[in-house]
Amino acid sequence: MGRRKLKIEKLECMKARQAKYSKRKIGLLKKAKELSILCDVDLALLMFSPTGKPSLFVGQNK
Amino acid sequence: MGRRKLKIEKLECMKARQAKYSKRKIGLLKKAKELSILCDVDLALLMFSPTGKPSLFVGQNK
DNA sequence: AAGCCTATTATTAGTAA
DNA sequence: ATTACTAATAATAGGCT
Repeated sequence: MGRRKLKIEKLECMKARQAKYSKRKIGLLKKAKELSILCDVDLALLMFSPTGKPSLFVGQNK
Repeated sequence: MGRRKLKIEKLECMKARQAKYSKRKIGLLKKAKELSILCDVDLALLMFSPTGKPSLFVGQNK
């Protein structure tokens, strides 16, 4: 999706990696949350930004 | 996306939860893999199906 | 580095097998 | 539970700020 098709391979420019991460992280966290709610399942997602900052989502289903 | 907009709330029918999970799990795992490759980041995703079957993705970045 | 825009591609809701 | 179809919504690439 987007103006052009993007090849899934490591972005060589560090600035580009950081910018891409900040955009896609939002989408991934949203999708994880939606799945855990819709299907009422346990789910954990942990990731680190290119600069090492962590993001965590844990679906809280009992 | 899809024929109609779906409200993000727990699906009451167990069969529907299982069917929805089997579809969205694929998309979520794909997105997680793409992010880890594009941005060369460490990432872990663990989830359990409505019947308890686990799925795991770990981005192998050094 | 985070946020708006929008053309374009990607995901998926509903359905059937 | 998984696969295929496909109309329709959602995510996002590239650009600008």
